[in-house]
Amino acid sequence: MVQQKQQTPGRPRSEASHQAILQATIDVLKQQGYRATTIEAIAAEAGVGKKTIYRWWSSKAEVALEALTAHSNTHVPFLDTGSLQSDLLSYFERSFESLRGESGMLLRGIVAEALLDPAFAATFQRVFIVPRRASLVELLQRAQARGELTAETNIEVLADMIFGAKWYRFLLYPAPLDTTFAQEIVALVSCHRA
Amino acid sequence: MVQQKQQTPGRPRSEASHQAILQATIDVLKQQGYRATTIEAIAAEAGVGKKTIYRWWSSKAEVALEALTAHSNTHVPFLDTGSLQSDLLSYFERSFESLRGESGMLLRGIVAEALLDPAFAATFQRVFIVPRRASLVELLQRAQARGELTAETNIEVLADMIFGAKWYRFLLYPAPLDTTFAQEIVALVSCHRA
Amino acid sequence: MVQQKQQTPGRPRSEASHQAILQATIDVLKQQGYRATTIEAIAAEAGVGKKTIYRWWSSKAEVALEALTAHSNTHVPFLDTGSLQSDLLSYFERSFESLRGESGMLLRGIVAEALLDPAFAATFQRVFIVPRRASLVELLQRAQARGELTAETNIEVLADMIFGAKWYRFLLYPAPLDTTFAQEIVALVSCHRA
Amino acid sequence: MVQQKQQTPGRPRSEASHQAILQATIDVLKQQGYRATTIEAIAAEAGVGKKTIYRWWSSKAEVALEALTAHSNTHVPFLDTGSLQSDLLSYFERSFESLRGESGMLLRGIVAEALLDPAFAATFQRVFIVPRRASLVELLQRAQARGELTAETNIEVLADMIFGAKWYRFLLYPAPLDTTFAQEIVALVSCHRA
DNA sequence: TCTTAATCGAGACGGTACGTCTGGTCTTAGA
DNA sequence: TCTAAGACCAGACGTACCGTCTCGATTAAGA
Repeated sequence: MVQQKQQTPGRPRSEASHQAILQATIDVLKQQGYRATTIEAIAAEAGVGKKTIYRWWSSKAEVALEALTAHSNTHVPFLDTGSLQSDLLSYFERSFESLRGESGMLLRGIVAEALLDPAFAATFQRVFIVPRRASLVELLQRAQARGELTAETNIEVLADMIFGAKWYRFLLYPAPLDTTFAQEIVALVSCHRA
Repeated sequence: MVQQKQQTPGRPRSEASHQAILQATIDVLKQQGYRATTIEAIAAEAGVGKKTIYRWWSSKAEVALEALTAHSNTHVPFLDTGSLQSDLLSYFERSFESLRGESGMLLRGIVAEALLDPAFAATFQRVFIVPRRASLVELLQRAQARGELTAETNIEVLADMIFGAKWYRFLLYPAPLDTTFAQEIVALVSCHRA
Repeated sequence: MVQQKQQTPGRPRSEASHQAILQATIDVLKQQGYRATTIEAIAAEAGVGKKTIYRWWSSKAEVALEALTAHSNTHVPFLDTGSLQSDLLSYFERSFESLRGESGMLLRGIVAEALLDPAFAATFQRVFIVPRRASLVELLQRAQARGELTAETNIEVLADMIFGAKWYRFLLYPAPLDTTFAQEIVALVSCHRA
Repeated sequence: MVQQKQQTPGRPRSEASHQAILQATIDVLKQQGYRATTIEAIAAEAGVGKKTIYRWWSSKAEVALEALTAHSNTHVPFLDTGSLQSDLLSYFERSFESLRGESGMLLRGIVAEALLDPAFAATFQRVFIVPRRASLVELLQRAQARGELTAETNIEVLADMIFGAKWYRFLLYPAPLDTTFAQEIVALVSCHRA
């Protein structure tokens, strides 16, 4: 077994700095909010030169995105519990809880950046939006395979409506993301039962 | 009937400057995009002092919001065509067309600001989000009254899902907002038919 | 004898506003210092429109100059006491006292303006510098006529040196303007005695 | 002997920018005059960020003062020529010539600032006024030691009168600073001969 | 009494410069 | 070559005043 230690010349990247930057990003975001957070503040908080950040990320949004995804509780798993209703309720329960916390604030900032910067939008969609939507589509396909949804049900668009409802409330409409809402969505989806 | 001509002392606000600022905002946004647009550029384009902008608006976002809502074709009417399907299709047709144009770019910028600034978010929801959602709910209630939707259908949450699907694609998921999508949404909504 | 009441049509100048402006100028100068004093602040303090100030004066310096000269104790008289020594001592005593007070601060500001603005410098010299110098020259000529100064003494340049010493300390060199200084100048001037 | 190379971390100050700023200051002052000169114009002329100026100087006056003193021909030397008369004449000759040029305009602006800003006045007196006065006092003391001035002559106040005459004409009284004036002052000083 | 004309307080206007802030790059010495 | 530090150029930020303008209201003298 060959040692695969990708050996470039020069001093290797400092993993300590890498982690310090991510942690500092979280800390500063918590204290200042997304907009007020600056690369300078992150560098100062991490005890790191600004150049060290710019060497590895191209913008505040990129750092924030990595900080968000590195956060353990961020990726809400889509569990296979055996029924469409419990699959969705289980997912919403975890997702809503995460969005109500500081991950929510961070995510709102990241979405804002994606809306303002097409290049970052592409990254964000690739690493965040598309995989999660794929998982939801998969969940719905399992349900369809089990006969819980009619064969004619347009899974793709149903996924847009389910995620849409969540994001609409999260980003735009000032209404709570709670268990009641989750149950109401599931109830509406149930009309597509075979 | 008494003449209600609200008379404050001092030179009155210049309507010419007011309009010049809104038009300049549209022009600069078109040329530079939302993020690169600055108050300075708007002032220069409008031939107006920066103070005149700050006197009447508190941020770029506020100006952009007024410029957007002053744009005639912005407010997409919810027509009463007599059937749920055609009401929705008619609405989507006009809405999608507007979002595909420069209003879409402007609106993405405004949403980004709302995500970054809670104070502006409140304004945006009040003047933009809430009225439009109310119109959709009204449309659905008409349909329910006509017997096109079952009495048990949760209109509020259905509205969140319908608008959610639109906004999800507009803001987050890179898929087209076209007639096909409109028809697919309408088809899914139809499962709630009485 | 014709009534010379220069009668122009239209509303005549308000003497109340005139005085209010001069008094407000003094008040604001005292509180804020010369540099921080603005036409806007004077107008606000006087309860007067800015236009009313600009109608009658062309700059802050002009207003300040009138406020200074309107101040009663400003113009220090050159008394004829019968001897050169007591003439000079008497003058210095009054002059130094005035300069040590708020007139000094005001005068420093006015001199600064004169240094920065040639047009105002001309006005300042005409109404302030030249008349005072003429009075000193006259004082010295009386002394020469009385035989207290030799006939060859260059009165003009001696005046420059006497006033120069005063202004040098007042404007540039941080040393006190007091009785001792006055006596020392007089002592040096005495070497020109016949 | 220890190498005293004061080593701070980080990028060192750019001497090129430092010099460019001083030169640009001179250039802009020449073209625009003191009052119309702005930090923005200096920064633009020097091809430098405004922050770089504010990092090292606290105001336009500070930059102008350094630009003036960096100007080689500014500091007029007090030569020891062996006689009071020629010492003074030699000094005045050089001093007057300098004041008639653009150094004079610059100096007038700096004095104006000193009159308006007590903090800057202290700096200006320390680096400019006091050393020059000390040199003049020294010159007069040499003359006194040589017996050219009586022992009772108050050197300090005589210095105030000599410099006073020069500054009075330079700042306040519109009369030329020329060789005649220099000779006239020297003639008056001569009355203190032993 | 009505007209004319210049004044008044108020405050919005187009501008300019301020001093601060942030972004992203560069330049040191040292690891 | 990477690191921390921090100076660099660039330029937008929001503020403060400038001196001008535009209101309605006021105040005289002459019609």
